[in-house]
Amino acid sequence: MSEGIDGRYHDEDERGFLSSYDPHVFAPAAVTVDVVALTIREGLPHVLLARRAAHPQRGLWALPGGFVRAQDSEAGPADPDLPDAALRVLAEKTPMPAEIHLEQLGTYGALDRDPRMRVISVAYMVFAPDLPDPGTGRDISEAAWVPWTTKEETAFDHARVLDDAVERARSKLEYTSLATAFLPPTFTITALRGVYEAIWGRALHAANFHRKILATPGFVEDTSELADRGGSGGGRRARLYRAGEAALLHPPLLRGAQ
Amino acid sequence: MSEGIDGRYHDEDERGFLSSYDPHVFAPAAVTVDVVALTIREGLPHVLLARRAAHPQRGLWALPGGFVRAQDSEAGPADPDLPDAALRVLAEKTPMPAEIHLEQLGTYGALDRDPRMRVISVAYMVFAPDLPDPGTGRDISEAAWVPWTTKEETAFDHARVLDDAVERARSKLEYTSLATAFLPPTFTITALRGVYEAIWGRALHAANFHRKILATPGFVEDTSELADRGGSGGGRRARLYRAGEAALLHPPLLRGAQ
DNA sequence: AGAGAATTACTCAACTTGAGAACAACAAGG
DNA sequence: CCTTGTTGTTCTCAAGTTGAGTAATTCTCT
Repeated sequence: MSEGIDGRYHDEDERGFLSSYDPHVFAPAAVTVDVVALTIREGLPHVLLARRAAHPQRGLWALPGGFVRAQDSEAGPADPDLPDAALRVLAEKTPMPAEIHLEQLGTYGALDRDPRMRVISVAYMVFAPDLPDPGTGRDISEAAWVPWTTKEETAFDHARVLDDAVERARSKLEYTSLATAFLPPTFTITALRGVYEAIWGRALHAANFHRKILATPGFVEDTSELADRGGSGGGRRARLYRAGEAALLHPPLLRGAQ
Repeated sequence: MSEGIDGRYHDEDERGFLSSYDPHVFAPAAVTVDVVALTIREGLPHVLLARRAAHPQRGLWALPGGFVRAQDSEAGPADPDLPDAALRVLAEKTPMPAEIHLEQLGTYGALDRDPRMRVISVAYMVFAPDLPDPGTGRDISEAAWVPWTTKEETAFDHARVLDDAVERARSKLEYTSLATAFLPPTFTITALRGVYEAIWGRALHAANFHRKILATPGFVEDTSELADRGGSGGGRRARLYRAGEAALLHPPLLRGAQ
């Protein structure tokens, strides 16, 4: 109605947002970030999980997570943005290299997903090369890379978040150059194929994969170097490549195909 | 800390923990939902925007949005889940058909995105067929379908949210059957092509598009009926189809191609 | 009725894909 | 050092898909 234009204030949902607004009274929901960090070990996808040290659901596996620091407090300075919060809670579980691929997965906010209170959880995904096991030092609660089939004993709705993450990863491998995020700076085509086979869960035709990767502009760049050794049981030394400029693959690699 | 590992579950401890938990201590941020509702009018993508009736940024276009109702209050019952909140704030701006396509776009939480306080905003997308203009009745502030090129006068970071929505829509048309969500229950292949041309912003080869759609299993189903009339300036009456079962397209329609 | 237009079918060369064979370069064991 | 097995890479070819254009069909409009 026309009153809206001239500025008279009628929107119930926005009443309260005046300068005297007290967030604690009108914002009875907590915001957390949870991180699904994926890597590939021995040909199988693994996810970083931590044992819950506190109630509720103490002792169950859970995604690394924590409250978003909305403002400076005793706990530490405010998180400038949500990705900062995700990297912070991840670093609390295990050291991470400086350059990692981080992207938002989705936000989960069902009323009953946490028994304590309304918790809105922003889930992030991290794609990492194979990393050492997390230490279990003083400030680090027990955490480990576990195969992502381990879903029976996860806390809250983290099994569903994991499922969503798996499907997202499977899908993004098709039309983005994401697979290189699972590998060290230089890698062989066979290692790249290993990423696809691990995430998609099936074998690919080595020769056709090789042809297709090299035919996709910007996916990989030749380093004109060779791997130090051939395969485990003998074999030719493979050529080393690094990730190319392209973020999107044209044409894509299709999961339904060989 | 190590008590967590054995997985024992201390019921009494947990009960005491829950009752002593004060949500307000951990909730110094507000959670909102914003909805990017897209439709196609006269061959151009349009988005539902509302004039901001209040400061800050009064008078600017903004996405329909509002606070997530974390618990029952004077304003109304709690939103059971985030999609419920999105549908609620959308319905406050314009009536919507019962079946609409709703999906989460992403969550925006930069410290400075709202001048008042920390606001975490979960953005949703809605893909709708061409709908009448929003009424401007008592409970409805001024809202309108505007071409999505209208970005110069949007509030907060809504221009960025809109950009993300556009890119998401462009991308999802390639490998999902999303385009049918912009159309009424039955439609012609030409109308479907119109969706692609509007969102991708370029003409497609009509004959090849026709061949490709019919060759993609599950995309459309033949109704064995014909459209009432031919094209505007004459032309054969087109066959009517309805959306098929498939959500994912194999093979996809590629944007780079004709 | 005739012109023009939208829909659908058809044609064909160029390209891509799936499957396998063949070739090249290495490790390990006699 | 020479053979054997293994891995990486290139090649071949039939089958399928795509891009571009042409043509047939059936409608509207004048």
